[in-house]
Amino acid sequence: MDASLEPLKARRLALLLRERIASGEIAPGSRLASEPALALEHGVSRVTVRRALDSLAAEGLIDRRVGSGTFVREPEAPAPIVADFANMLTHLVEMGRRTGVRLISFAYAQPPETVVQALGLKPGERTQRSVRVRLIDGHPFSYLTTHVPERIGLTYSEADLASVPLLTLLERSGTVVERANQTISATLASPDVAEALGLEIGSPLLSLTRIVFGPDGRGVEHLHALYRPDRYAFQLELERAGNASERRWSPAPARGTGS
Amino acid sequence: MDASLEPLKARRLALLLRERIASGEIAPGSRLASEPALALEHGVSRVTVRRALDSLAAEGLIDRRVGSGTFVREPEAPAPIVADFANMLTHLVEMGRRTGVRLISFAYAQPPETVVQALGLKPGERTQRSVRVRLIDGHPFSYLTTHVPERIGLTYSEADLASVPLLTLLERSGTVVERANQTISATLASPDVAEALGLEIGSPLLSLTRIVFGPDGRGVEHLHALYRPDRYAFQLELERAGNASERRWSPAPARGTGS
DNA sequence: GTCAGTTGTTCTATACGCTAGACAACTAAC
DNA sequence: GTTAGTTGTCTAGCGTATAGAACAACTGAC
Repeated sequence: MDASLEPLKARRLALLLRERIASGEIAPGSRLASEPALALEHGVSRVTVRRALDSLAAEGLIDRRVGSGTFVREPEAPAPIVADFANMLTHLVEMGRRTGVRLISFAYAQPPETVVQALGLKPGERTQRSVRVRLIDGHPFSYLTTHVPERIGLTYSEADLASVPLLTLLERSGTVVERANQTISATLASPDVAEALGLEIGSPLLSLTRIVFGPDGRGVEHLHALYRPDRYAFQLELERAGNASERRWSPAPARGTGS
Repeated sequence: MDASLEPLKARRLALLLRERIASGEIAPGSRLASEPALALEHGVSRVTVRRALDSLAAEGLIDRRVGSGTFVREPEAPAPIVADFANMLTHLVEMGRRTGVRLISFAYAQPPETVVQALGLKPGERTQRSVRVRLIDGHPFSYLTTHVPERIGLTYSEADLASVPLLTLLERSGTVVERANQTISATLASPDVAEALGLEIGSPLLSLTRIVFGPDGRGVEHLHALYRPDRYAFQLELERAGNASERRWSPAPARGTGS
C-alpha cells in the first residue's frame, strides 16, 4: 500500500482543515465553506479542494450532501486521553479504557550520539533499543523509543517489555531511579512512525524526551515518545501563587477533567 | 514569496533526512551516503535526492564538498529557549536575552464557539481578541491569540497590551486570578501563523491552551499559544516519589539547564 | 601522476499535479 | 415552478517534478 502518495497542495489543505475540525474551530454539524469558496480562500483550484475533501470524507470526518453542502460530522470520538505532567495514565484504567502495547523492535546496538551524551555513556558502550506502540481501546496513540544501557537491559527479557512498564522492570531489577529530565516539543511524522500510528506522513506529533538518572548521576533510561495529538494531550492545573511583588503559577491538584 | 512550493518526493526525503540528523542518528561531522547511493536506497532519481539535499543545505544543516561528499554540519545552535511548566520566562532576562512583542491585531468581536464554552460566556457576549508575536533576540518564536471578556478588556488599552504582560494588566485592573487549566498539544502552521513565525506552511508547532479563571469560576482569559519547537520547548525536572507500592513522578526544582 | 569516487551542471523525455471552465444533478428557499 | 447555490463529473492544456543519462570539476588515497 503506497497510500502516502497525495498531491502536495491537496495534502496541505487537507491537513489544515483536519486540524481546524479536530480543534473545534469548525464546529461539528456546521457547514463548511463551499468548494468554490475554499478554492478562492486558499488560492487553489476547485479540483484541488475536492481532493482534500475526498481524503477527509474517506476518514469519515465530513459528510458531503449534493445540493446543500459539506458538513462536519459529529465525532464518534474516542475522546483524547489527557495526562498530567508526570505522564500518569493510571486513571485511565479506572475509567475502564483498555490500553495495550505492541513491541515493534528489540535489539542491542550502538546508540546514536544524542543518546550517548544524554545518558553519559562510555564511547562504544552499547544499549538495548526497543520500539513500542501503545494502544488505547485498540487504537495506536504513541510511539515509544527507549534506550537502556546494555548491562541494565539484560536484567529483563523481551517478553517482559511487551507487558510490564519499563520503569517497573528497572526498579524490580534493583536499579535505583532518582530523578529525570523531561522535555516536550513537537515534530512531524516520519514514514515509519506515520505507518505505526496510522497517520499520514507529515502529520503533527507531540514529542516527549525523558532522560532518567540513577543516584550516581548516570543515565539509566532514555525515552523518546511521540504522541498523536488527537488522541493524547498533556493537561495541567495551575494555581496563582506568590506575593504581590512576584506573582507566578504553580502546579495544583487536578480538578475534574472537564466533560 | 511563494516559498512553500517544494516537490513531493524531494520534500519527503528532506523531511526524513532532517529527522535523522536532528535525532543524532546521523552524527554531526559524519559523511552522508553519496547521492547515487541515496537515490538507489530511496528509489528516486538523483535529481530528486539533490533537491532534498539542496533544502537541507539552505537550512545550514549539511555541508557539501565537491569530490569528497556531503557532511552533517555541527549545529551552531541558537539554543532553544527552555521554559518550565508554569511557562516562566523570567530567567531569560537574567540570561541577557532580549524579548519583544509585536501586536498583530486587536479588536472586539464575537469569539468562536470553543472560546465561548471554555470561558463560560453568555451567548452573544463579545470578547477582546488580540494576536501577538513574541520575539527572542529579534527572532519570532511564539504566536499568541488571547480572548478576554469585553468588560475586562476595556480596563486597559491597546498600547498597554503591546508592552505589559496580559496577566499583569488583568490583575492591575482588579481582576482576581485564581486558577488556570493548561493543555499542551501539537499542530501544523497555517499560512498566517507560518508567515508570522517565519516558517513554511505545515511546519510542526507546539500548542498551548490556557484558560484562566477568577474566584467565581468564570473565565477571565483564554490564551492560545503556538511555539516554534526549534526555538522553544517545555522542560521539567522530575523526582521519583511515593512508596514502594505506588511509585510515581513528582515535579522537582530545576537543575542546571544543561549546557 | 593515476584512479576511483564524489558533487556540480546540463540535457531530453515522460509523468502528473494543478488550473480553468463547462455542464449535469441535486437541494432548499421563495 | 423558479432560482440561486451546492456537489458530482468531465475535458483540455499548462507547468513542472521526476527519471535517466552524460559529462565536467574536484578530492583523497595510493
